[in-house]
Amino acid sequence: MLTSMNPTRRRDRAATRAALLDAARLRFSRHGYDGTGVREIAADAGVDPALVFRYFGSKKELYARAVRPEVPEGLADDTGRSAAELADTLLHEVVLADWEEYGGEHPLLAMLRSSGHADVREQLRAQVCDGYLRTFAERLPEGAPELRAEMLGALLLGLGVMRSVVGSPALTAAPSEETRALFARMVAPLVEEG
Amino acid sequence: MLTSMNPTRRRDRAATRAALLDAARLRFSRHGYDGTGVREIAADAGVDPALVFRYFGSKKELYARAVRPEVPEGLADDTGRSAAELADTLLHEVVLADWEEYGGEHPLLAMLRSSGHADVREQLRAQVCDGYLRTFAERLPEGAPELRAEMLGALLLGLGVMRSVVGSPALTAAPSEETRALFARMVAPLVEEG
DNA sequence: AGCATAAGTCATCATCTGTTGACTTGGCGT
DNA sequence: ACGCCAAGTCAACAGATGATGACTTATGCT
Repeated sequence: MLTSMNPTRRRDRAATRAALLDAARLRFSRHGYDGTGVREIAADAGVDPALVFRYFGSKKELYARAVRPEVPEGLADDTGRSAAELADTLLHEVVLADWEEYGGEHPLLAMLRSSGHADVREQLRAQVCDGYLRTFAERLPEGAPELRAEMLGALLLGLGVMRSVVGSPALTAAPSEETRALFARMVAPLVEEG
Repeated sequence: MLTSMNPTRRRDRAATRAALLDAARLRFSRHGYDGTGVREIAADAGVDPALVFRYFGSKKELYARAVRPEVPEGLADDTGRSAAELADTLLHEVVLADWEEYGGEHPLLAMLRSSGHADVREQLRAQVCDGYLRTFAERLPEGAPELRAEMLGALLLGLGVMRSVVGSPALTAAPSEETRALFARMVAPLVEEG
């Protein structure tokens, strides 16, 4: 029997680290890197601020560990699907999904708030281009596949921004069938020949 | 004869204010509100930091005066043009134009870096929805014009983000004819009936 | 020339920032 | 029961932050 897995868990390294990471992820996402203080994160996690440096060394390192946009693995190897199907998957992944750990928006969108820092911009570029768009570009017919892939990326990112940052009424209220249909018709020119 | 309109102009209220505004606009755009210090702005303007508060009262007020996204007046009254033509104009305005005063990107994109603040988000929403997209929505056929307009907004914002923040290679390098053509084909489903 | 006033300077404030190191406390193995 | 080591606490640091007010200096008018 475990000695004490009690309600007020005390002195649990892993749990404390996790609480810190969760709180950091949320605050960094909502308020950006510069708008977030170490003491605020620690307070949210119910933990002493000094532990941030005990466990992560610096605020910067904590940011790097907390907000890590992970490219879904379902993309790279799933060779059976067409470019159009893939775009629809990405629409759900990037725009429609909730991502509550990141304050309700996709990590890549949250990172825009910290894009004053070159590190963050570089990570953004790598994730978007090498992560998400590469596999899409490979399924495209000849004729500037990179440009087409990047325009899909633009549409996805833009929809996310409109929904979670700008808060435009129609897109925020109705992320339903009509949006999906219009999206599909806009993507169509990208996957066609020509 | 004006007493002294000399090379090293000194003690010129209007010029100092303007220098401060210019420097603030650039730094706020590049590094966001929280990433920018009053002393840095003043240093860029070659001016004492205390003058920021003399002339603007607070950092917040300076931000408000410096970065004010202005909806181009050419949009509202220009009734002769089709929705498609209007979209093309917006492409140039928002995505392709240089906006060197704002660090090379459209003010609305620069504001994303400060979107952790509710004031900024609200200004973004107002500018995008009430400013840019309204006149576009009015030129649309029936059938959810707001949603269609917002999807155009998404594409525009997304293209801007891809170019100036993410820095995706194809879009950054070649903002030329091919981009314009693909854009037009993506916008087509938005302006059509059905 | 001299004066009044606006424009610019300076030192300084209180607070907040990330970060550190020395201290205390709790839990586990013996 | 005891002692060890990891986990957590605390006070304090140096520097940056936004902001203030008293001071100085230039400029334009008479």
